[in-house]
Amino acid sequence: MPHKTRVTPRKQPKQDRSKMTVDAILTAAAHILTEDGYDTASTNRIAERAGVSIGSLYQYFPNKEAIMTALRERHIDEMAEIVEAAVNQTAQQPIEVALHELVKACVAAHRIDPTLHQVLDEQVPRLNQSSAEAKIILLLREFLVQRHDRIQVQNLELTVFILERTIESLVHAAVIEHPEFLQENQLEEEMTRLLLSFLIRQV
Amino acid sequence: MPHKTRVTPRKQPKQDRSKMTVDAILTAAAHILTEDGYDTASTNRIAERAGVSIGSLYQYFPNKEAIMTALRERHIDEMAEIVEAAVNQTAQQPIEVALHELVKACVAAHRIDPTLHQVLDEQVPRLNQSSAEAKIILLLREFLVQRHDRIQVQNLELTVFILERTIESLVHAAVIEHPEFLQENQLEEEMTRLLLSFLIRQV
DNA sequence: CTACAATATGAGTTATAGCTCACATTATTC
DNA sequence: GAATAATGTGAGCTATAACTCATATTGTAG
Repeated sequence: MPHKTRVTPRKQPKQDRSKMTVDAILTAAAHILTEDGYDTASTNRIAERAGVSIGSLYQYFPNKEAIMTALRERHIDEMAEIVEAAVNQTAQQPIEVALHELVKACVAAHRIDPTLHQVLDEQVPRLNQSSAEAKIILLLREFLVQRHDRIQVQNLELTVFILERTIESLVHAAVIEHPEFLQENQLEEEMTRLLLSFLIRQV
Repeated sequence: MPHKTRVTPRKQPKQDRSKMTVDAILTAAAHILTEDGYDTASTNRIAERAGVSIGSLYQYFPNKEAIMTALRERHIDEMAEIVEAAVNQTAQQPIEVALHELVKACVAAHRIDPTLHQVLDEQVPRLNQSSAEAKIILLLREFLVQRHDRIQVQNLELTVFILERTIESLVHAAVIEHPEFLQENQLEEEMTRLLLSFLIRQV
């Protein structure tokens, strides 16, 4: 459902010191969320932990929701970088190899900060769309398009949707709730098998 | 992360009128969440919408979180009933048919109240484990065990995990964000194909 | 019909949390 | 070095929201 609260910055940091202030605020927010959960993450506490004044915080973030949105984007951007690197590195490889590397990259991405990831998912309200997630969708579409000769795709958007949702949800749940499935690459192997048997052209 | 706030009822309703009070409170909460989102769902507003006093609300729910937990359980229980009916009705059918019916049942379950489902997922803090979700896991394990002669399973728990996460996340995302994929049973067909090719023994 | 149990009530308390804004400090430009 | 722009400050305001508790009402059992 569309949400109207402004989350774009009140003003953009121009000097190094203000860029560092913004970064300190987001890092402080991440630490508090990770250590004590969303309930304790008041804006006063975030500012104090960042070592800045509450007024500084509100210079760059119009409201608390804007802080959480910026933190979520930063976190997903970091994850997308790992996925993008994997997709680029395996661009010339056959899909069997590339898909396995893709899955492993997603596991690595989720392991950047699994506790923060869990709190962002389970406790922090999600009130607007993420542009960082859209980037991952584009990566996966490119991944499939590069291999259109090997795979059967009738509806590209539907296939991208299935690929992204399946990988994200399995990796997410495994890293956060069932790390035992990740021992000896069990889940990575099964996921690769699941998706290969779905994607590769049946003859 | 373990959470300590009590969410079990302060006391159990015994008479019909108190059971109706509890039901009215949960229904009022669902309506407010669906119409205006979690931010506006104050306990005073929920009580008013339910037509009861704030003191009545706190007789049965120790805190706001307990209301949200009870509502989530009620919602997932309703969904689990549809899935259970489908699993039972197709118990004697081959996996090709049963899996397709299972996927369709999950779509139907998500269509009970998709807006409430979305708000519960995206806005309402999730601070404790759901016993209703565990019920669905048991259903899916039974679904697989009944067909062990047709499918290849090395690690039953891992396969149940993959089945549940894959179905839940794809159906959830489709019903809430991409209903276009559900036209002409596109997604149901693709999901059935994805999971069949993964489950059925390769020879 | 009375006593007791179950249930209901809502004004008021408590406890912050989100955010503002008038003023101070620092960096940059000329 | 002064003027301007950028940045930083924190006491205090505002606005609820979560929850309590002393009292009232209703249902049930004997």
